Amino acid sequence: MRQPDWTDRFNGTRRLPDRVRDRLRKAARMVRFPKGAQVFGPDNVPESLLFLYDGRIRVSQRSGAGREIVLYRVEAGDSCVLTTACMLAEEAYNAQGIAETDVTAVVLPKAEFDRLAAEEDAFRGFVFEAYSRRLIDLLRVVDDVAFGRIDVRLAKRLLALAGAASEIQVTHQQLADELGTAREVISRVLNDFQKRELITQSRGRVTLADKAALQALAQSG
Amino acid sequence: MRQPDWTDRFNGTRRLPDRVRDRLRKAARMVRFPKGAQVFGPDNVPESLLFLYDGRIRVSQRSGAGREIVLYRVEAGDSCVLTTACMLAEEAYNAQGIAETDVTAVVLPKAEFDRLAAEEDAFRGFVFEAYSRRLIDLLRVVDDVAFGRIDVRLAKRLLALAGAASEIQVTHQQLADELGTAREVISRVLNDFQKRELITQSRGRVTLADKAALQALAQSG
DNA sequence: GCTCTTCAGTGACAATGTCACGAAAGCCAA
DNA sequence: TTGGCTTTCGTGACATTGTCACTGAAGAGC
Repeated sequence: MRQPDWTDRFNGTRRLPDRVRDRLRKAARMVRFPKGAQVFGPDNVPESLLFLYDGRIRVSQRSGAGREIVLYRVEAGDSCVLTTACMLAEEAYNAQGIAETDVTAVVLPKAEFDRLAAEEDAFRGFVFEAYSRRLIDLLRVVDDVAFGRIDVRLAKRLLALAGAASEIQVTHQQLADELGTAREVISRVLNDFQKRELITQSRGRVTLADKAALQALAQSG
Repeated sequence: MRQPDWTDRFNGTRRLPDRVRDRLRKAARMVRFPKGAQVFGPDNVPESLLFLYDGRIRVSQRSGAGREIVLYRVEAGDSCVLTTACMLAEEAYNAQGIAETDVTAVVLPKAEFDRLAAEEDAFRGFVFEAYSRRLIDLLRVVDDVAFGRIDVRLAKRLLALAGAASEIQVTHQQLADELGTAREVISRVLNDFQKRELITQSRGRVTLADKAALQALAQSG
């Protein structure tokens, strides 16, 4: 299959002059990851910049004891700046990116990235903005984990995961890994939600029965 | 008093050509904050980039319920990138920066910042590195808050605050605000530390009596 | 000395996390 | 179909951490 023009996909490249875009298309390389693959991680630090052309990447942090918490998700059209940050971290960081769908990404060699950041205001702004967005995302995570109630956080996350749908294919363990808590805690809260008729459950599936009430609960924190 | 050359102070500016440094000295403005002043905050978003010439800034996040957690500290020679991130945040963020000592900072107008980031590789690298360091700092905070035990976190923080000294002037409430927990929790843990002869306390002061043991405890998380 | 403010201690309880199980649901092969 | 097998979920007991409502103690200023 012929590759469409990826430089159309990103705010940082779309408005660049044609000659620059031509150069980029030559310098960059497209990579694919199947759903579930690890895009980056502690023993898999990419040496280049990653731009997500299609799909979604879930970035999470793992604890020593096997617990996990989702930091944010990278959507198509966004860049994955965390890997660049981690390149200069001496101490072992333990964040990883998992392809949540089949993923197509653009790998831009560091030299070309530097050149682009120097020459093109639009591109540089795009990268700064990407960094900023991640910082804000992490502020939100800190706020939630340090000060948020678990039922409120879970309600929020269920609504976010469902989007327009009202049913989610997810296990209690996966929800625990979203919020950085233990499966038992999720089970308890979900059972409480069920008693209050906010949701119904079956194995590996949660159905949001009363989104309005969940929304109200989510706001309350 | 005559101002020394601030462009000597930062990795991003030290190695720039003299003509650029001259220009910067003209464009930038020095500001001072007394100890305890709020350098930035929710209703005090600076429109410019801040470079910390001298002193130390404590950046913390506040919850609705009056709790607080320290995210990281900005030391002299570093830039304060969080404010730039927050400029483009629509939703109200609630991070603030407090001058922990008397502070002298350099304010670089956005136009000059952009120009410098475009023209000077060293400066651009410095800024990217600053962003990256903050991302890493926040990863560490998330890890601690989500997965760390409170006694381990407190031992770590006591050692960090003490530095080479063995006595800290700090109230239980201030320690609680460091870790994002409640004063009562700090009181309990400190009393436990005291029973185990790791510290001694008096009003507003903690003395580290057995740093080695505290270090061992801090490692164990 | 006395008063006032700030700081710390405490017990009861609530929320969350940990541990050790066992039961139930779906999968698959005999 | 039946009987394992793996994954997912339920549960009770307990540990840790957070909340609330107090009380008392330490230091500052008079």
